[in-house]
Amino acid sequence: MHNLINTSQIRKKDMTMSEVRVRIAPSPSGNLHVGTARTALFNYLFAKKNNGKFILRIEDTDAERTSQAYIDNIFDSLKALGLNWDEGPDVGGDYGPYTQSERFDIYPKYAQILLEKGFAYECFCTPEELEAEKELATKNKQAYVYSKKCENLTEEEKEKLRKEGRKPALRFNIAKAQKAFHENSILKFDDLVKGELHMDTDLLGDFVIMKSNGTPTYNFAVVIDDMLMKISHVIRGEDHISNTFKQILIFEALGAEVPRFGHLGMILAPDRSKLSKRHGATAVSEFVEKGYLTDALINFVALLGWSPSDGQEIKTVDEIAQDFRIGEISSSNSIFEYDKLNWMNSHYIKMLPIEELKEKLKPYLTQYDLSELTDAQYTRMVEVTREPLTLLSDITDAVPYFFGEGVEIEPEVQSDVLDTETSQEVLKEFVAQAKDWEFDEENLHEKLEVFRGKFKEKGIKPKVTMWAIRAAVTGRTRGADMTAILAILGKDKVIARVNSAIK
RNA sequence: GCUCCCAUCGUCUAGAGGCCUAGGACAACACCCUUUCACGGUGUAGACGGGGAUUCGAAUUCCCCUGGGAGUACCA
Repeated sequence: MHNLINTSQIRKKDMTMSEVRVRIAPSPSGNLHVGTARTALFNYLFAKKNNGKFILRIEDTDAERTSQAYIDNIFDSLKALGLNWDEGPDVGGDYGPYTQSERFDIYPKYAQILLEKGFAYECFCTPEELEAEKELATKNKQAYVYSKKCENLTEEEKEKLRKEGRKPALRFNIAKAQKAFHENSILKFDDLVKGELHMDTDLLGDFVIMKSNGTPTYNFAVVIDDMLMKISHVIRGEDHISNTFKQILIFEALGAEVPRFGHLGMILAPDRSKLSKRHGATAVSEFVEKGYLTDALINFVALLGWSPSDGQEIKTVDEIAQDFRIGEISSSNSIFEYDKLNWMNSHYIKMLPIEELKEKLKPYLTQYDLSELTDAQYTRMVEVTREPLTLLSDITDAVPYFFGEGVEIEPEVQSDVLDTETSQEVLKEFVAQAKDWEFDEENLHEKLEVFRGKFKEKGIKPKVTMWAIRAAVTGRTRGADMTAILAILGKDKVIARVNSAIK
């Protein structure tokens, strides 16, 4: 009996302890980057798959580079992508605040603990001294590691330095922590995506955890926050691998449970360099402005490293979550190629419910007077022009002929199509007949079929016949379905345009 | 320089010793459909970076080389 109760209690305890809590911790020194979006996505997927919590934390310890506009952009982008967080600066949670600058008072406490335990020491080195050390190392072609010259400063020495007005920074004592918890200088951990990773901690160098101005450095703040927020799994880019070793040591020095880590390969530009502004858009919001759908973007980015078990690549985030296993993520870098993103975007545009598409297209139609069209006409216009769109913004150049009385004729269209004798003949005949037609699509379709059939008997290809009409009405040789165009424009406009094309 | 990570078609990837004469998707090309463009359909071309080792057998394991990426801040 007692045993039973005990087991169930242990189970319960295990379950609460192993609750999955992951986080995305962007630093608001720029708009939300697609790379960050992908990291956020994988965290989100992992949380969803494991019934865990997805947490948003803003890492703004560097006040210089932080701005509210960036914070807003991060919030908006994440939301637009459908990556909603369970805890965060705006929604709160049990482990807040979720903005590091609002947590400044809690870091010194833990720094003090480390200091008292001997895992940290004050460092009075000036930037110049440090610079000199580095230069020397480079000159001797050696890896730079801090000299630890402040490690064993006596109280008198420190006092003297303090009187000189020098404010100490706090450094973490790597070797001491490593020795305290590990057999030798090699630190290992089992990475969720890469497997066992190891590092000789002698090469790490005692890093600063508290700056002389009293604020924490990234590596320290992250650990404290992850610890306090009970983060169970840290999934982030592989550019953090070396930080991970430092952070594990801090967790251990603090006597905290070390979370599991998983490092993702990076997203590279087609030239294999880091994805940056010179390659085009990098922020999610920029992609949106360019006319990409967030559903397409997130789906595309999910495929960078992850692949579906059923081969079906078009999937919603929730569908991906079902199929998601972090160990199956590719551990190599991947290149961000627009080809597939573009294909995916056009696919999503085709799939989008018409009402939604009509709304999403409006920002790209501001140069036209939409009041010229009834809602039914606008709907139809969108229906017949959506097919070839790669970007939402492509709509701008796809529809000018639906607006205004006359139409701008492209020069080549004038000379190659309208100026030909056949075209003129077709147009004259068209006006003669069309003035008696009903301009609804069904009827137009039949009439046009008969119309080009007549010309075909005279040896004029249907294609040529239709081109003449298309050219006169739209000024182009390519575009949406002719019957739809004619129906939307209506008899008066069509006849007027054709008449003005007749010489 | 030092350290770490990675390595299958142009790109994203499947592949966890024999199912692989390496599969799929995007892009490319060809053909078909068609009143244009497009969509769609069908098909073609296209890869295990190199060298050793283990094994009856390696894309899959190990080692070396090469290549690419990342880190090396009182930035995050």
